[in-house]
Amino acid sequence: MEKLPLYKTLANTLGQRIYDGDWSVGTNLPSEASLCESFNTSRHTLRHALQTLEVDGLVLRRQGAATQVISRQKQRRFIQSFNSPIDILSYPRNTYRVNLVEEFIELDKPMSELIGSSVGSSWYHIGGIRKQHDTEQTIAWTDIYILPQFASLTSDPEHTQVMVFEQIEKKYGTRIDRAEVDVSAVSASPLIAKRLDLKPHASCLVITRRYFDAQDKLFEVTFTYHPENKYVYSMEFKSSSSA
Amino acid sequence: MEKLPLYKTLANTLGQRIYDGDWSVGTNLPSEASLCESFNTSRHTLRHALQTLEVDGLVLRRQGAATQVISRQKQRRFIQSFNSPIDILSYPRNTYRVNLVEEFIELDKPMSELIGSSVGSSWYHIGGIRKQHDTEQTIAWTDIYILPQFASLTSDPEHTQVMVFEQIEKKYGTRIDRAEVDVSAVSASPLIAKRLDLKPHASCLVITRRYFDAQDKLFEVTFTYHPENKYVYSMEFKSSSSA
DNA sequence: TTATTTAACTTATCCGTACAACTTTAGTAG
DNA sequence: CTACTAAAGTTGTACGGATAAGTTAAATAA
Repeated sequence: MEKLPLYKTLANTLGQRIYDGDWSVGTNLPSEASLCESFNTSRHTLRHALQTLEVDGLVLRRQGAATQVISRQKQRRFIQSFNSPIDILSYPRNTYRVNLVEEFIELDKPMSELIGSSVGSSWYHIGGIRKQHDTEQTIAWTDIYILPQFASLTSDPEHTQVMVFEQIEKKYGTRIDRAEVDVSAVSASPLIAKRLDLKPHASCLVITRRYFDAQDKLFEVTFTYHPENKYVYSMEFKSSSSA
Repeated sequence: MEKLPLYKTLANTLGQRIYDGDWSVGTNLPSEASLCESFNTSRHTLRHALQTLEVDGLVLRRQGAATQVISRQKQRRFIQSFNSPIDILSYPRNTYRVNLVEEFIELDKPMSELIGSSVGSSWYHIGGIRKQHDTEQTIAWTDIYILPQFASLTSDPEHTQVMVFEQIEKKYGTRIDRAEVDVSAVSASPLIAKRLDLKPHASCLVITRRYFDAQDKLFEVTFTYHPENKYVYSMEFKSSSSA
């Protein structure tokens, strides 16, 4: 058993007493001054302990207001984190896109529900296939919908090599703040089957990605259709408490 | 423009200078003492600033060793977090499992590749359907493989109401530390089609989950087959820097 | 040269004090 | 009773100093 620093011992003690119900969720902890007196410690050390409780999600601290107990125990969290939105897409790096459709559209009822925007709103649609560099195998059909003001980026010769949201961020400054990802399975429609050179009604993995900016405004939606057995969407989750 | 606290201003200044290359990645920052002198500030304030840089992932601090620059700029991270592994599964809460198969098995070659364990190893297999409480609709077929020593938990009457890994954690103390999740689409095999009452070769969403304990030992694998249009796997990712 | 020990250096912990900023409560005026 | 004001209480920031614990590099011994 190793010797713990005072502030950690203090944090453990306080955490245990919260768990034991000495201070129940929703109530306030005693003031820092009185806690210092109770534990006969300096305010600095006590605050270090409180900070620990705060990052563990046990208490909420606000200047001027009493420290509030917001959880009885440290939550076990499983996090999946990415260094960049590229990893959200998790495309193999050795792939490229070939655009086959480019058009401005106005959303009708079914498309508005699919995209998640209002009927009549304008979008720029880019449709194309994604191929592997080495084998030339087609791994996906992709429909990309972006706001019309971003349409000009397709004139960039590098356009098909780089992710669209990367180009938007680079050229227009709009950054992804939030992304919704839906995954489901469907039978290929005749159109998709033809584009991917599949038998009718073959199974497809469909990944829908909706990207929102800092103002929570939807600015890009992509639909990706992967033929069965050609693509697996993999994720890893780690317990954040494994320290 | 609001006035920032000194320690934040200091953190910004240091962060900017790291970005500018005054101290390149891999090199060490000057000692706290000399930085205090440079910026004419107290050590306490400087350490608060360094702590900020640390949580931003710019520097690495170790007691006794110099503070090392490990990144030129604050990384943008996208985080998907869960409060419990239940959310990883993201099953609707109003569903329950009906076990139809229970058996001990030894892995042959194809099964060992599917599960991700060695040929000949023993597992306990639970197969069943998942139904909705209200509509009685079948939403999935699930194959669960657990280590044989956990097999006795099926005797628990609550068994079908609670997630298997929750029961393992409760009864045996083995906790999930890491989980791998794979998502793909397949055509239903005749067996799966029969079990889910589907037409042959209907599309299915297959979710494979592999659970590892703190020793990184695989202890549970589940395969879930969802009929098309009956289930969507949804995720949300947030930029962690949106503060 | 190689391994060990020592010394110098650096960060971590812990104490104390004072003031600023914010929240909440009690009091007051209308 | 309501709206505003003032006071009390609480947390945040910033200063200073001292000792402990860990790392690194130099000095020493084999």
